[in-house]
Formats: sequence, structure tokens, C-alpha cells
Amino acid sequence: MSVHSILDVAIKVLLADPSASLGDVAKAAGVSRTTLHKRYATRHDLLVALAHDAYDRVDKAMTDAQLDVPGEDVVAGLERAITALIPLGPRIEFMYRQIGLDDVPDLVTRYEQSGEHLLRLIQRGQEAGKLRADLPDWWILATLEGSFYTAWEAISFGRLAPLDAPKLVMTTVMRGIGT
Amino acid sequence: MSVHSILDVAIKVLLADPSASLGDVAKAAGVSRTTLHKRYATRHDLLVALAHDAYDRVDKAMTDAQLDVPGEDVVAGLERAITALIPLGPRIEFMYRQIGLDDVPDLVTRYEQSGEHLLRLIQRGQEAGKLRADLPDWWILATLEGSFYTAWEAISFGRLAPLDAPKLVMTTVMRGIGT
DNA sequence: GATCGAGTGAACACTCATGTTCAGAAGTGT
DNA sequence: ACACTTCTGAACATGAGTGTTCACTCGATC
Repeated sequence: MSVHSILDVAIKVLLADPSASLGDVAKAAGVSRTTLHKRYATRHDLLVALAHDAYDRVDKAMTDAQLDVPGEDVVAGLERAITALIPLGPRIEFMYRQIGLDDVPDLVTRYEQSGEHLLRLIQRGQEAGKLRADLPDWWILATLEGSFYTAWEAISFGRLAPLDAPKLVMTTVMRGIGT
Repeated sequence: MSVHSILDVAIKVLLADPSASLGDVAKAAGVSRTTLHKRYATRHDLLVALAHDAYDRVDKAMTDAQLDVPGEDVVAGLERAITALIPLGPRIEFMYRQIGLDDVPDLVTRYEQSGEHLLRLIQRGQEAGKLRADLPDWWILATLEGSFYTAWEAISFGRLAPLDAPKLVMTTVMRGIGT
């Protein structure tokens, strides 16, 4: 069982039950508790590792989405970002729900940085007249993240097909629900 | 210390730290742990009581918002609903984050019912041509709830003034972020 | 085949929240 | 003043998760 597999399983288990014991995690990962303790000395260490792994993937997704290409269409960039974020749903949900990681300076820093790519894209969109300039940029970012999260929830409930999500999010966020 | 005050304090404490002990809750409420145990025999009982209290308030807010008046403007109804929900932010956030209450049939039922008022309003809005009919009603509902939640978060971070929230949510949700 | 590293299961001490009990204090009503 | 209720602080047993150690097994490597 590789490190990544363990983290994958740990995310799932801890998401289903945040109070799951390390024994539960180890069992689900097909690994002895001793081995788990060898990799992550304490529960806190495991949580931090999970958070870092999640941020790694978000960062990679944002980089891959090529949001910083100046000439390109902002809306297309947004759609690529959303599409890339959808598969990361479980990990982001985990980050979102886990409390007690606020006191880890590294993670706070990463959290603040994680939205930077999108925020710059949004600012460019506003300057280019593609996005409403009467709304604060941070609010637009929060709205985007919220809509993505709503989509992820709908997917996890089985109500929304993953492949339908990006377009649905984009049309909703861009045009709104009004006629 | 009245029952409602205890629940108020309990919400705050458990929201700040979901793993807070009953001793912490009791101390914060200015009540002995023994007394707390007398009112709520187990931790689970307390959580269920908190959930019911939250649903009570949501139900009351939705009823007070008069969403079922047939003739009235749907958009105005939505804004009243959002306005009424904002103050319930902490409680709804609590409901949202607490896991382990899924196995309480009463709460599952109440959860399903809690969105009914808004859903009917949305359906009326779609029929009246005020809301996009090309989007599923449940998705519009989820979008509304998500945007409300985004606003609540911004408020709790101190970035958004509570009185500004309803209008901001409405314009964002109705018109979207695009130009 | 011997050696090394990684993993395993079992046992252990430790901490902490929980739930319970009880005798006494504080307050309320008659 | 008295009876009654509620709240309190303290103590207790219990259970569960945690972190640690250790002897053992297994597989790969030399």
C-alpha cells in the first residue's frame, strides 16, 4: 500500500466519519496500525499530511488549467478550473470540514495562496469587461468556489453527473438563475 | 441559564471546536456539567436537541417569510427568505458540519422538509417565467443555499456586512457574475 | 543462504471524555 | 421556618483512542 493510496483511503474514511480512529483508517487501508504510526507519528501529523496532499493537487490542477495565459478567454479559463477541481471534491470537502488545522502556519499560508490563481483570473476578467466589476473580486471568487462545492455535493449525492457539472456550474454562475 | 441560552452557547462552542467536551460546553454556558447531563443525558441527545432547535428556527423563518402567497413577486420572496436565513448562519453551519446525526430519522425527515418552502417558490418562479426553466429546480435550490452559505461565511470572516448580504446574494444569484 | 528493511500483531501505560452517583448548597414557594 | 426543587462540586468507574515498545514474519537484496 503506497503512501498515496493510504492518504486516499484516509480521506475517504475520515470524511465519512471525522471521529474515526486511526485503527479504522489503518484497517480500511489494509495496513497495520503500527505501520500507520510509523509513517505518521500522531493523528495530527496524518491530518496535516492529508491537507498538504490536497493542496498539492489543487495547486497542480490550477497550474495545469493554464489560468495565467494573458491572451486567452477568461471564461474558458474558469471552465477549465472548475473542470479540474471537480475530481478533487472529496479532498476539498475534507479540508473544509476539518477543524484544528488552523494553527499550522504552513497550511494557513497554503490556503491563502490556493485561491490566488483564480483571483488573478477574476481580476483580469473584470478589467476585460467579461466579469461584473460592481462585485468585489473576493466575492466572485467565493461565489465560484461555493458553486463548485454545490456541484460536488450534488455529485456525491448521485444527483448530478460529474461530466455535466462544469457546464452547469458555468451557466449558473455566469448568467444566474433569473431570466 | 435558560434552555435556549444553553443551546445558543453550545452551538457557538461546538462550532468553534466540534470536539469540545461537555465540560467545555457547560463551563461556557455557566452551568455545571451535572446540570447539563440532567437536561441532556448524553452528548448525542444534546446534538439532536441542537439540530431540532436549528430546524425550528429555519421553519419559523420560512413561514414568516410568507413564501406561499400565490400572487406575490417570487424574487421578493426569495430576498425575504435570504434575509431571514442570514441570522441563522451559525446554526445552519453547525447542522452542516455535524456528522453522526444522519441516523436520526426525525432529523432526516426535517432536513428533507426544510427545503420544501423554497422549492415550491422556485417552481412557481419557473412557471411564471421569472426563473430559468432550463435548470433543474433542485439545482436552483442548491445554488441559493450555497450562495447564502457563502455570504454567511464572508460575514463570519468579517468581510461582509450582514445588512449588505441579502442584496449581494440576490444580485449575484439572479444575474450571475458575467456581464 | 544470510542479511536487511518493512510490516505485523500483541501488549502496555497513559490520557481523557463520558456517564453516574451523592451529599450538600442555594434558591423558591408555602 | 419549613419543605421542596434545582443546581453544584466532587468523586468514581468505564471505555476508547493514542502513542510506544518488542518480538516475530515476510520478502527482497546481496
